[in-house]
Amino acid sequence: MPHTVLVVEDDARITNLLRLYLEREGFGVVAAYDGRAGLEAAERTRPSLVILDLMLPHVDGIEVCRRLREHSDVPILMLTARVDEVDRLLGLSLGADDYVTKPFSPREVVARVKTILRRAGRAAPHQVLRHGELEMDIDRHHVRISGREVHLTPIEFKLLQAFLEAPERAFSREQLLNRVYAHHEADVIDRTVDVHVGKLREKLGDDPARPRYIATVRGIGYKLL
Amino acid sequence: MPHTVLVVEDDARITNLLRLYLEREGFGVVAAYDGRAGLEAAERTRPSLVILDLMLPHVDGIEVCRRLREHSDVPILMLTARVDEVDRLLGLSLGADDYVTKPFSPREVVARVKTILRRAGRAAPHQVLRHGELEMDIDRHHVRISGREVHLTPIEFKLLQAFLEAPERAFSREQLLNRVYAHHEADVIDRTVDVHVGKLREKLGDDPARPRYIATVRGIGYKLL
DNA sequence: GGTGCGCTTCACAGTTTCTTTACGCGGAGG
DNA sequence: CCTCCGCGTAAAGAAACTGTGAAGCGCACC
Repeated sequence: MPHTVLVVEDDARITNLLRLYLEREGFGVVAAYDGRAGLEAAERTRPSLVILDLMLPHVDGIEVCRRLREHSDVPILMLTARVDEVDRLLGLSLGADDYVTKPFSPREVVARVKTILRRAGRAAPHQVLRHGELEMDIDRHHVRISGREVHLTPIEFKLLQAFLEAPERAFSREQLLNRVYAHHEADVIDRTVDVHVGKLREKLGDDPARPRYIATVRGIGYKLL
Repeated sequence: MPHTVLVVEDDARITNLLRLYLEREGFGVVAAYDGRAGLEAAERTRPSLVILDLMLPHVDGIEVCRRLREHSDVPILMLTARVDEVDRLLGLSLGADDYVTKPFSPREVVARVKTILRRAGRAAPHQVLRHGELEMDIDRHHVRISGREVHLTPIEFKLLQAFLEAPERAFSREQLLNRVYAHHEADVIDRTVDVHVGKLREKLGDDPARPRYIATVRGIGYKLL
């Protein structure tokens, strides 16, 4: 379960920019376009962190901050338009955890989000995928079968991850390639997948003729049983 | 245990003003009137926070900030005479936690001090991280292996800290860079991480081929075993 | 000005991993 | 029963990755 970040910001361009960068880093992103919606969203989605614009329609950021603090310790990262607004913020002892002044670089924001979450001691919890005897710990980059650790190459790891995230689902070779190579378009023959699946099966101790884990779907691709 | 604030400022009127307000709020206050004395006082009194004037005799604030950062993560609040110096500060990636421009209200400064301490206070002070034979005292910047102290450079220290805070977790080079350079993005080739990890391994007596501590996760990065 | 330390980049070599190719097998459909 | 197509996989060359020594640079300390 990855961290969810709530972005409360009325400028859709900024929201989209932040969404782009945050999602690339594995965060879930929820957006709200005014203070009222922001408070609702916070209540509903229980985000790990809130990025809050100071200037908002309906209910401004200061008010949102105060209300959030009434019921929650959720870390808050403030966005402010000008440096001298910071004074106002701090003077008010709002309890925001950090602030960034516009214009900001999205990478900086992402870095601060990470820092705050780490500081808050709520580092992203481990995601462990299980399926029968298979155990995959994404963070540790660690795979075990019946408790025995097996070493997978990066591609094998991603393949198995794809399968574990959707057991029973049949993936085409092309779908698997897209997963493995993220968004980069690599010109790779799709038979390459067969080779990697073969290696993976070998390491899992799987026999293609009588698969326990990865089954061939003839004419389509592969799936996890 | 009350917080101690070190005020490094050559104008005695300002120092006294800050002392008055800070002590009223229950802080202990130590004053130094130039950069050199400031560094000594920081070493001696281990303050919870440093308020640092940018313009100082002997050793200026920027230099003091840099030196403090070499051995400590103590929060730093900068005092600057003019707003446009702030840009310079930020551009220098000094690692100050906040800044206030003169003229300021002492109440504002106190508010910021509280905010910064609250922010930093989430990270447990005097925390000692242990892992096997490894011992790291964050505050003292001490690292020991089997009781033998080893000297680590700032970057090596932060790297090891990242590992110790999440043993077993595989970090990408980029993640490690983000940790080392906190908020500010430095454009550094990620292979640089390899070199630092190499040095760290050397100091830990670790053999990359048979690591006891830092293992390579091929295609990904590194992790602490 | 010299020296030492720390950071970064580069280059090279040793390994590991990836991709392609080629061949054999076997099921599906005629 | 035969053919065709898809699949499994061994082999080998290509590509990518990592460890490390060396060099350059900036900076603090003499």
